[in-house]
Amino acid sequence: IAMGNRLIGMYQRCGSMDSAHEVFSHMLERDSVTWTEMIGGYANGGLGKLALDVFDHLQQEGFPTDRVTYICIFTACASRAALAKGKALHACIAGSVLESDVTVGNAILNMYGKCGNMKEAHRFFSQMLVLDVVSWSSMIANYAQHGHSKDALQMFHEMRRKEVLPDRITFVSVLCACSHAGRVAEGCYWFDFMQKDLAIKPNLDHYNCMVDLLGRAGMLTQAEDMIRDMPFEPN
RNA sequence: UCUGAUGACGG
Repeated sequence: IAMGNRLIGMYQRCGSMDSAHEVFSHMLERDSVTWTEMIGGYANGGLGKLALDVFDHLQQEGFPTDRVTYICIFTACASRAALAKGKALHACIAGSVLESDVTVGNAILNMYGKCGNMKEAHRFFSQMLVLDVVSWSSMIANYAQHGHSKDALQMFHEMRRKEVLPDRITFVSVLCACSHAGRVAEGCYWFDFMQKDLAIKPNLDHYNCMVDLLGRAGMLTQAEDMIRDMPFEPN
């Protein structure tokens, strides 16, 4: 089983979904990892519909699932903005120990956010018992993505109050939110802060956010300087 | 002693 599972993963990473499926179909024994490999491979390969179909089959036949299976199907729902399906699947595990796992919770949170239901995302977020940097970053990113820059920044300030350490991915969303909200000084402050106080080296994405922040605010000279001074080949 | 997993920007 371990060999088959590994082969499936290898073919999927190479983009050979057919070969992965061929290995799967020839396996005499399968475990929850085998099924999750198939679902995860489809979900991450932009084939969310297939991922959900395989999961339906899994459930109908009573085949084994685990924590990772659920993360994968919520990811599939998120990528397809399949809110009704996501809600139904969430209802299946509501109140269970699975739902209270932070990685599953983060996948559910992200599903509601990506489906555009920030009210439900926030409701779920508020009752999560464990929140990590991914939970906060997901909320910030989804608020920013849906044009609620102020909510995104408010979320970030709450994260700071709760003393959860933001990482480089959190800052991409924070800088983006500052850009869309026209908060140039605040964006510059956090760009500086992440380097000096958290020793996070800005990557190309951070610099691009700063160029966007300055350019959007009409500060074209400073935006150009930012492009010239960044330690990366501008893309 | 192995396999699958959750957060990201601009155009």
